[in-house]
Amino acid sequence: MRTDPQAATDALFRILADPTRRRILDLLAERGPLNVSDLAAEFPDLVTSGISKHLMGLRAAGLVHANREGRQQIYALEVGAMRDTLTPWLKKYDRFWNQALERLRDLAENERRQK
Amino acid sequence: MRTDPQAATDALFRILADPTRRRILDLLAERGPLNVSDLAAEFPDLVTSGISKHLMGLRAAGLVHANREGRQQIYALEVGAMRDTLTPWLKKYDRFWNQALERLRDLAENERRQK
DNA sequence: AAAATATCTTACTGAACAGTAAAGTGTTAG
DNA sequence: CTAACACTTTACTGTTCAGTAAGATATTTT
Repeated sequence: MRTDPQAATDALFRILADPTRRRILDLLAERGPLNVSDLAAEFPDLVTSGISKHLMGLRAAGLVHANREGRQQIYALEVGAMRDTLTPWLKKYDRFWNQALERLRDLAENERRQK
Repeated sequence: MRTDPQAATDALFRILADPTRRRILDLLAERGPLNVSDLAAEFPDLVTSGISKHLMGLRAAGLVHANREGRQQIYALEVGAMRDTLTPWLKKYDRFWNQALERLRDLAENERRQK
């Protein structure tokens, strides 16, 4: 039962849309696995339960995973899902990644369009 | 006056969060420059002014540009802004792109953490 | 000049969602 | 055993935002 790639893309971009969630991913990338309190300490304007909720979202999207250690939960980055979804998505645009080629293509298209 | 990279990232992910806008980008990538009516025809459930509003958003984010041609506006992909913002963002995670390396790192971190 | 066409703007509405407070669960320390 | 700690869940609230309808603007056709 593998999930629809369209649905996976929707879910991924939806979860990446929030700056706090992206910052959490950044922190886990920079500093390695962290518990909730350490993460929450990086967001003085937010309450801990808010961070927890974001972590639940990231977990549901498969972007992080947690290991209980005593009374703490150690969250770590899990980039597999991101890679699997983002790679094919980016591939659709890599033909355009080179701006020069894109401009040539646009010129050709406009040419053609003018009968 | 170049814009804050953090703000640029926020704006990009915000704009990419909507499935309709991503689909518009896809259509422009697959079929080349298109006018508003042709794009709108791909979204039978949406009204034309809705598509126009999405196009304004994409334009403001620098992801598309338009050339007037008579009474039509020909929209085309403009991936420069996306590349400039997405490349450094992805770079933060490419160290983790390889899942095997990630697992090793996690093991090491958990080891260290257990004093 | 008026009508038709193509697109954009504005004002509105409903739904999704981030953030909070408070209560709930699980684990360890006294 | 119970108090403290670490985190999660639930219910609520305000804001943001996609989608719509109606009107505005610009261009072309008749």
